[in-house]
Amino acid sequence: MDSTKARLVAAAVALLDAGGAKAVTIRAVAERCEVSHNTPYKHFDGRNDLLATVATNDFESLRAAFEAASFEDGARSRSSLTGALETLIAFSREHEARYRLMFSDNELSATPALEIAALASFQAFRLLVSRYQHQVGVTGIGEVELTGLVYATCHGAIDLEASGRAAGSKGLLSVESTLQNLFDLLEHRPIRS
Amino acid sequence: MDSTKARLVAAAVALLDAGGAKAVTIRAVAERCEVSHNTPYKHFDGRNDLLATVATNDFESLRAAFEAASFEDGARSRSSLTGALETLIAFSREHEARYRLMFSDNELSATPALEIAALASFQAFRLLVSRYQHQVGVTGIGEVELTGLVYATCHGAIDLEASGRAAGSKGLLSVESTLQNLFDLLEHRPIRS
DNA sequence: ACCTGAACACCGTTCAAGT
DNA sequence: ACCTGAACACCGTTCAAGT
Repeated sequence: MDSTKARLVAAAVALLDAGGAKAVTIRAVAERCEVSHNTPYKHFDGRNDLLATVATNDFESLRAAFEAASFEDGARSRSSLTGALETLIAFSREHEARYRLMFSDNELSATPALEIAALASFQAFRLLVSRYQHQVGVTGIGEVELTGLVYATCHGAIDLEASGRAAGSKGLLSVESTLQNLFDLLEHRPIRS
Repeated sequence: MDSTKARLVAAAVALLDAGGAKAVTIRAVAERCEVSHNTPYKHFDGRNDLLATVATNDFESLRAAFEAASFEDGARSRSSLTGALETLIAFSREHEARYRLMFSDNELSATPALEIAALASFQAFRLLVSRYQHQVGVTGIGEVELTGLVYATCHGAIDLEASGRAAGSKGLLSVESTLQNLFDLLEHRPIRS
């Protein structure tokens, strides 16, 4: 273990966290692993494939977090859902470049493994939404529609915050506040002002 | 007119539309304008400044579209708002790279002109939401909160669709459907399933 | 199998020099 | 003012060659 391939992925992750996607050059990854600048090509199809591998791993971790939330006390499905969303929000803030790689990078080649991991994490999320919907009693909207709405709102709020376009001057609220407003709305309760 | 500077911006726009952000190299922009590869540096601080200028222009166009929608019949503020959103959605589909530059590119240096243009377009959007809220009678949520919620949901739905992560296999709906669900929810009407 | 070193065709950016 | 050509320090990627 600690194979060269795994060490290359770890180096890419470290560079992503430290300096963003632009810091992940094949040469920097190789240097960090103390191999020649050509070695990564023996393990990956190229820079894009390396980044896709990072995103795949992160989707698998996300799925695990979502599934762990599903195993929590079924009578508290709202907190299971909001807890899972908080995990995602925290990840987006602490690992911004990796979050963008997962959810916002259309240049990233869609490898089969990435597609599978992304779909699996989405299905785990959908299960959380479904349990929340049934337990809290959100009516008048289908499960698919509700999942899409929560998913889009959460991602949009995260992305706008990350891109700095949700600054105080615009009066935009935190991701948590926006999601809170959505849930209050769904549960037909007065929305906090 | 048709100054070198304006022609450089037009070339960058054409390259963005044709091949995405990665196609916008200083050298390609210069070649398209039939100037040396160094000339752009006499008009812009660098590649980032050129892209920021494109985004600034697009924010100004967006503001104009939002303001035009505000001047429509006040008795039809919901259609004014949804019409403005449709303009934005259409822009995001036809000029994906430019949309990402405006709303999702945190690498883009925030020039003062870009900040001002982005804020102005947001304020025009907020006015549309405000009129919609008062005319339709959305209660229990503040204007700022409602604007943030609509803004985040719209952007999130657009970005997920653009990144290809909202494919049919996930069962996610179109941007229009997601927004429709949100508006139905806001107006306390049964949501279409 | 895995790694190396040289090489190719690009980049963004800088600079001395021209008109 | 505006433009040019050469140059520098990077990239991703390929390839022949080594162990």
